[in-house]
Amino acid sequence: MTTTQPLHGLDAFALPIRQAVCAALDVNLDLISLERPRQEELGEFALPCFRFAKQAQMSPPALTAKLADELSIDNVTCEAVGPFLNFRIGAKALAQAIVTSAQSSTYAGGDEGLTTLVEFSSPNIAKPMHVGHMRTTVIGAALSRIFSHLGHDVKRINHLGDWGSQFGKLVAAWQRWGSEEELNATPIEHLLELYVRYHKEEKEDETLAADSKKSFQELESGEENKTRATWRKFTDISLAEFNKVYARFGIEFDYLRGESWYEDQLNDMITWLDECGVTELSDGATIVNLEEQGIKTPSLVKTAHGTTLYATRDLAAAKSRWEEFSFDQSLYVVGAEQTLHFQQLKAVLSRCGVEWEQRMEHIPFGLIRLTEGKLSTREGRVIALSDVLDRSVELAAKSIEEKNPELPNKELVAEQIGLGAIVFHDLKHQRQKDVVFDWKEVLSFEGDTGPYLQYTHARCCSILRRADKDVPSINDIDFSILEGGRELWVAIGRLPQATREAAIKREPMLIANALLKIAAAGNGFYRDNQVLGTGDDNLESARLVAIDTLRKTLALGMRLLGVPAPQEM
RNA sequence: GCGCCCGUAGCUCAACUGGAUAGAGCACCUGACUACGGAUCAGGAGGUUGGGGGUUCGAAUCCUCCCGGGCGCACCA
Repeated sequence: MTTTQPLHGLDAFALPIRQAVCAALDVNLDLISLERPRQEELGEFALPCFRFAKQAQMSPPALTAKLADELSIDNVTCEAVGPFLNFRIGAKALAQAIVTSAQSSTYAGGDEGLTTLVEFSSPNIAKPMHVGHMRTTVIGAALSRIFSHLGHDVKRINHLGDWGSQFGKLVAAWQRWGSEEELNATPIEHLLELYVRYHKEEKEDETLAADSKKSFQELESGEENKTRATWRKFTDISLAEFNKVYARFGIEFDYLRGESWYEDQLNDMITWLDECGVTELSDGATIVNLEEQGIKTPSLVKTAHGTTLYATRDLAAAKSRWEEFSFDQSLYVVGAEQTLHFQQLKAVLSRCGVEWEQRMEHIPFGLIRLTEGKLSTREGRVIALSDVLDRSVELAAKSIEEKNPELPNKELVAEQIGLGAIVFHDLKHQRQKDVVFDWKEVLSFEGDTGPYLQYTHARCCSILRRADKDVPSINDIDFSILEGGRELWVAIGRLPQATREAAIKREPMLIANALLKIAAAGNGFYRDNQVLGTGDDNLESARLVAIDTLRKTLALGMRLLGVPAPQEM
């Protein structure tokens, strides 16, 4: 993936350094990858020289000493420390380059121009969204924004779970025990209650299983019958509930397409699989054997009684998306427990000989567990997502009453802080790892949290608000005044790389970490550098620009993650 | 049983994917001119990176074997 984008932040210094080393050593530029020194005091970049030393048949320290002596790079000094070569950027050049770069609205962005599909959230109709849906929703939305900032044409797809035999159960349950009254009062709760009851009684009463199977067959028949009308009603009710949650998270989808959207492509899918010659019958069911692909479990595409399955619908969806979008990458932000499913999906397509299967990628994440055990809708071990949001917002409101009771727009800000805390908490962990849901930790507003970033941002806004003048142009300030802010400039300067890596590794946490560093450095900066009331106009001008740069960078990063940035809190 | 993921300070997590003395936050101690906002800042204490073996200049990271936890493994999604 090559880009022609201008170099942002510290990248503007990294390239000349690498080129200089490249010229001195006569090795491929790609082999020279700069690292971060162990300690900040050592400089901004480090290059371990073990490999190059071997090649040059010198001892590492001898080589670094020689290089340190020979290299001459504008605004960069170079020091040999044993086998490491450390580079330090001149204070004024650093401040000037980073501030100028970070003032741009396209900071840390790009023009990669790829078409990227992101499927995420995908809750099941007729069930409440619980904390288990939070990760896919929050991670998927963040990845979408990150790719978008890097210049991708992003298609956000909500693959609603609105099809399948479970809806046979639900409709059958509704026909037996449904209450119009309760449905109006507490729609999702009532539907869930029906589903759970059916699931339970099905084990004892065989007629129930037959009924639900029949209902699903009616649903899949394609006819406009009563079953379908009921299903549609449930879908509409559920969507209205989901949209409330998405609105709070500030998330919009480009395509709200449930599994049912691919309904009329399912038969074609089976036909296509037949034509590709990959299907076979096994115990009456239609399967695709994947043993040659190293997967022991075959993919089941049609049951013995003729209905389709999850795999059938995902295959149809994948093919349909390829035909519609010709995507460069198609990402599925779905829990790690479905790893096998996506391996099968890709393996089936691979057996069919399609090249684009390689552009599909499962982005797994660890599941959320409760201290009491796994989340389970059926067993009643759930925490509704809206409950988590409400409690967080409530706590934020309480905090505002204690700290800043005069704050205007208290409700709105409480919502922003409450949501920000939850979103950031989710995104600051590595995707893959399971997280144990702990109220105390999720609702924490101190330390490395969303509110910490929000607080830092608000304080910047506060300083800018209190200033007598607008933020000066970067052309009118003396950058030598900002030389003391090295830590801050370095932290801000690393955001572009963090963003790029977040995209490559599909790991928003890297941005979360970079933001925490920026906020920490920012707090140090305005502690040590009085902005207002010094009586020195040049000083004030330069520092106002510094604060404004900090504010903008935080706002940018928070926007990418989906953490709101109120001006006051 | 087979496959995938995980194991780092009391707790929750980092460590630039093989680099320098393993870093943060919470909790616990000590401090911060009536504060450009204390949701903050400065400092202290806290580690045999689950265990053994191997690979090499160098391992939390790679290989291997154990131990512990999680998730999957054909008519659910």
